[in-house]
Amino acid sequence: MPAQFSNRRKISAKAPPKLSKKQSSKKSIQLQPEDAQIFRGLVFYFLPNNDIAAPRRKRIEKAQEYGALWAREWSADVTHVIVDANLRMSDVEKAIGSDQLKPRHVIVNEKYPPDCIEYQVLLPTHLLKFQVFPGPRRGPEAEGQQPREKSPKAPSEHFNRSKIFATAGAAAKPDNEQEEPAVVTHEPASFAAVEGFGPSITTKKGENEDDELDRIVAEVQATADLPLELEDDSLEPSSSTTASDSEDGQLTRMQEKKHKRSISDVVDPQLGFSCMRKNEGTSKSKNPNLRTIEMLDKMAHYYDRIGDRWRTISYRKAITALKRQTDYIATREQAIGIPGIGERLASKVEEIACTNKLRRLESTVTDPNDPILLLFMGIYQVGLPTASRWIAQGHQSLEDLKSKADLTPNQRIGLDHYDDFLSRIPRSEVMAHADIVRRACSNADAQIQLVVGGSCRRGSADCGDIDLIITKESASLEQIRTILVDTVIPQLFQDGFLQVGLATSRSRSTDRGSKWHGASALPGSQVWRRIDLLFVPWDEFGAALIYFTGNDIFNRSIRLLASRKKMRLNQHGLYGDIMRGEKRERITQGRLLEGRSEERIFEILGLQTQHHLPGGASIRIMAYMGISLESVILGKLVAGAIPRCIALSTIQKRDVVFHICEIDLATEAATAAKNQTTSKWSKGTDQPGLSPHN
DNA sequence: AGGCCGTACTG
DNA sequence: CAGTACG
DNA sequence: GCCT
Repeated sequence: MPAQFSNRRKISAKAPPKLSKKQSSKKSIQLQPEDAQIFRGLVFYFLPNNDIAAPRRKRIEKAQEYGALWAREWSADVTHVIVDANLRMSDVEKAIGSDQLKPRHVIVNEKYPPDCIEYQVLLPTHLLKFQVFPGPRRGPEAEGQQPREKSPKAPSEHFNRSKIFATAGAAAKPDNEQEEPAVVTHEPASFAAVEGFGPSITTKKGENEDDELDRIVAEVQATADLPLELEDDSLEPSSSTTASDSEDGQLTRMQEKKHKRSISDVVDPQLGFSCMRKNEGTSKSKNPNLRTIEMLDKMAHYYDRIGDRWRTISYRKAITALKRQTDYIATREQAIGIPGIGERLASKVEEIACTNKLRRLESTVTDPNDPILLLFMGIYQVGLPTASRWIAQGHQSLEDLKSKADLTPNQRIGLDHYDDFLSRIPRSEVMAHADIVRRACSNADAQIQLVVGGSCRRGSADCGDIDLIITKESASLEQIRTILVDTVIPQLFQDGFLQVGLATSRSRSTDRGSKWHGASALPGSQVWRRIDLLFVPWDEFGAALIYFTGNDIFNRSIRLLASRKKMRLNQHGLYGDIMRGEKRERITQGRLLEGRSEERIFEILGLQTQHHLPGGASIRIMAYMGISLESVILGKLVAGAIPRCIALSTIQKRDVVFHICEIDLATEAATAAKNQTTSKWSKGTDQPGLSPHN
């Protein structure tokens, strides 16, 4: 301490005495309490290094209040160079001299001190938001110098939306990259072939987007075992091979990606650039925003358990959006460009990125009943009202509930298997359950088809439950249900596979039952898994696939989109000619437009087109979301992203369907509401299916 | 200011 | 009907 | 919470 102090004095002494005096007398800096002096021991050199301009003077004073020392002249003691926003690295070098600038000097922009003060902590200096940009002028030109994934986002404010996907390609293939696998060819011409990609692709094409899309498309081609998947989607029966298969593939590709990325991550000290993403994990590459996502997820759970439905949804939307980002989102500006993230969430994202904490979250844990509420709501068939009621009745633990509370039969089962039902199911086990059911189905009727849905179909490595779609060509619901309920399910019980039925449409309308929820366990396992069967008439297969593939956020979005287009989408089909009243309440049932073809439904909604790639391959693009980017990359799926629109693709690789969705469905919905008759959409389609009133 | 998916099962 | 659930 |  004393040493540092003398250090300061020394610097002061170096400064012209007058100024020194001036500083102490005239300014009379009001030092903050010691423990608030986050800058203590630091020596700031501002650029320009004067306090003539009022804003800068303000910043300097503020920094001093928090313990920083202002070096009036350049000195060896300077620790931080605080650069005005309008200056570039070239200006810094000019002003200070390249020979004087040492790697130990921290060069940050003017936002650094106030941000540190706000969060009351010394923030990491390498964050993007604090960077001083290279090059004489703002703009994309600066790009030539930098690995491409850094530069485009740095200078511009509105880079984000369109880049979401592109970054996947960019990360995989930086410009200065030579060790790209030979298979991936950069083929500029390819883009033309997918022109129809998204509706508005031509509208607002940023300067970089062409090549980014090129890159992506090139990768698709290159990685393409594409042709084989194009045949028929979804009814892919054999899932047996896959689990480990796909994971291996994923691993491999991720390693490649990581390796490449490390090249572009190299810090260029001279330019004060360091890549923000220290995706070090070496083991598995995770979403760079994982930490942020975790925190927001906790917030979502918090709002869920206090019954704030809409906030919960907003947080979950934001999480879904963040999961698709390949870049670390560290700043408000970055975050706010993402659909579904507004000002308030953007601030939280930034706070998490900077401080690794969320103050709002910490302030939520105060209610003593909160952990209990959380505990109770973890029980299958227990929501907020029931959990609250139990707490009000004085129950404090699961044991209390078991012995004293009034439980429905299903709730008791949920209680007895509390841990089972909350634990994640490895993908391989999901497949194992599916295989057992599939086999039983085949024994009953060889023509039955079974598709694994849910997060598994979206490519997740583990799932919360097992979702199985069961159908049969040309069959009605009654036929399928009969086979299952009368034959397959009893057999599976007898086999000891099924453990219990939870929601089986038994008591009510014996008629229209379409789902069977229950629990199953693999032979030799004590762990019960939640398993959901969906009985689907052949004519509704496509709609059911969309529904059961999800995720829920996506389903709500696409259904909202449909409603804006005077249509209605549910698990049975897509209907047109819907009339709605006051609050969008439905007045007419509408007429069925499509139910059997998943693809056709997307098409009618304007969310899907077919694209022909150079070389004769083609890919189908569908709108889905909730797919992890890793899945996408390993699945060789790709999409181009366009502002306010999406394009997305699904391709069935092995038995996994990979989907991507970059469309901002909400925005599309709004647009749709305006020009319902315009078919700006179906650029790549001949049958827009748009006009709801044919 | 006001909407924010559409449905199935249980009691 | 409310509650819970499904994606 | 976000969006119109």
